[in-house]
Amino acid sequence: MTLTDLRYLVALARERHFGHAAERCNVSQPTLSVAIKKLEDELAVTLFERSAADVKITDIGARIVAQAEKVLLEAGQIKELATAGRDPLSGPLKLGVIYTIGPYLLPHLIPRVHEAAPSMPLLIQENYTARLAESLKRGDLDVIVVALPFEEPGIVTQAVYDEPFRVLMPAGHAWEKDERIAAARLAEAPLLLLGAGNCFRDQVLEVCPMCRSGEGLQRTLEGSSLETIRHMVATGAGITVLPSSAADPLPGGNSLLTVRPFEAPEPFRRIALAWRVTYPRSGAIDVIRSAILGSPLQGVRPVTR
Amino acid sequence: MTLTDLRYLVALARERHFGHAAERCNVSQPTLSVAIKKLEDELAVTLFERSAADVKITDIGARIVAQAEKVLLEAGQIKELATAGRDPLSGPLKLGVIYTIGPYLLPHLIPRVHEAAPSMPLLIQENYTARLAESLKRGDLDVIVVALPFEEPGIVTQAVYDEPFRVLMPAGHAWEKDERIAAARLAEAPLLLLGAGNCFRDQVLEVCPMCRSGEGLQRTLEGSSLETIRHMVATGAGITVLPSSAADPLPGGNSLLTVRPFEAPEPFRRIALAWRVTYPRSGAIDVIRSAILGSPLQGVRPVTR
DNA sequence: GCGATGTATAGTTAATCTCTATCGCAGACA
DNA sequence: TGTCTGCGATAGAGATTAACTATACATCGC
Repeated sequence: MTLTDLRYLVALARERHFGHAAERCNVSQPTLSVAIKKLEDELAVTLFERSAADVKITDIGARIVAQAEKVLLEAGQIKELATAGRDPLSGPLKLGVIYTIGPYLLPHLIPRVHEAAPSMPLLIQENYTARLAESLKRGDLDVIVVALPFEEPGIVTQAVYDEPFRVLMPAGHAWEKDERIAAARLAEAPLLLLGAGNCFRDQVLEVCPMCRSGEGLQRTLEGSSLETIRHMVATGAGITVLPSSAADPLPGGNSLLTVRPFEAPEPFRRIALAWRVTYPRSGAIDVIRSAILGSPLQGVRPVTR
Repeated sequence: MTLTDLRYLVALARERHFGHAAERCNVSQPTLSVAIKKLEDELAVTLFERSAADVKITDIGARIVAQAEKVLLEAGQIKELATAGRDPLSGPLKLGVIYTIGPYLLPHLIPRVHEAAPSMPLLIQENYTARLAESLKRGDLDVIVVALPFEEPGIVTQAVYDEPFRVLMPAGHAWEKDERIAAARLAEAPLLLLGAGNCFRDQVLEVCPMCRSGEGLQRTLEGSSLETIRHMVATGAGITVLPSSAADPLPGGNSLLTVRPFEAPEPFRRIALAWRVTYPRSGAIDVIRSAILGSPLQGVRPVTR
């Protein structure tokens, strides 16, 4: 029993004539004859009474034809589903973003994605890189926004933008007089850092290797966020390093804080999209990338690959 | 897209492993691989993300698999319907009976059929032979009970029983003294006859050709029935001829009427079943035949063919 | 009976399905 | 870093099935 057989069956039930039904199915009359006979043999019931005068459907035949129509209808739905699902911009996209990007990127990203792909709702999760990577590999996420380096088997990445780091200090801080700050000086100040697991913490420590070892002045704030740290800096608890997208939007709006760039070579992080090599909705990824690049993130430089 | 493809699809969605899914489907892994690929090409969507680690179903894939399961379920119903419909004794049987048999046969027939085939309800129609024949050929009836001769293209008949004719007269009638009545004498009496269209009318007239021609004493009662005529005979309106099944049950119960057989050669009618050559439920017909022969019809002789 | 109509069958060709064998890729492990 | 292993994809051969054309067969109407 194949779907083709069922189509023949339904056609014959409608036409009550092998020749006409065959024509409607674009096959020859013997083809249809044989198919119906095969079906009857397989089901071990007589579906039609054939006579010279006409073709009559049996009671059981009528019931089976009705069921066959249902099957064909449901089968047709598969094609409809496929057509609807063919558009990579239709259907929800599961997006993951690291904690140190989300709050600054998402407010810009979301309306842009919604405009570019109205029928692609975003299901967003913020988390640490490691957690995002896990979810991505498991299939719980489709695309993630992370900082490079990011190497995972089966995962491809595409750099989107570079983002310079800034020094954030309370207004009136001694360094305020300097246009730019040398990275090495971070070791001299009470540096507020995110907790372990945040890749940004590691990147900051990489900028200032002195800070890492021994008993520096830095304080690690577990369970904190860049925003919390920023508030703490404003109260004079210390200084910190922020990515430009988190640091730059505020001056003019916050008289308690001062932002300074680093001396060259300016430290920065490279933000990238990552997805499974096998992920088929590349169009959706393109939309995300464009939306990110279209977002007014302070100080970032697009990476043209 | 075939039902087999859908089975492969569903198996793979369950197993998430081409090899295992193939095994479950009793095919080789390449067979399943190719089938899935073919489906994906045909639907122009990616149903699964394959990687070395595992097989992930895409969102659209999951929706299509759900639909495929629905299709397979409905397709399975076809087999169930066929199995249920395979029994010729299941499902209603449309039975036609001529007017001059119905009232005497059906009260016996129905309980017997119900006993022999409890899940075969009878849909019964009483009518003239011509009308029954028409319905039978159209498919509105499955089997009819008629008197022979009955020749119709595409229709086969099977004689069931012979039924002798009786003369019915009012009690105290002059012929009451005779043990048997000669057919020719019918022309001498006021003979009450059914209206045109009743085959029994013609059969009676055949018994007594004298009655047919000219201005006899017979009276045709259009729109009447054997029962009506019997009542009329009881009131002395005339005599009549009845089939034995209609005439014999009453003596002892009706002191107003007298029944006499004919002289040899005793006239009779041959009752038969008729159905379309193509009608597939021969088992149902056998049940009807047996039920008729098992019915206590007065004076009838089974026809063993 | 004979022709017309309509379905079934025969025989052939073509498509398709399925198989075995093998490739190629990616992750795991030493 | 090289090798091993598991797994899906691919290639080519063989078998099955589906379709066609031609024709046989059955039935009914004339």
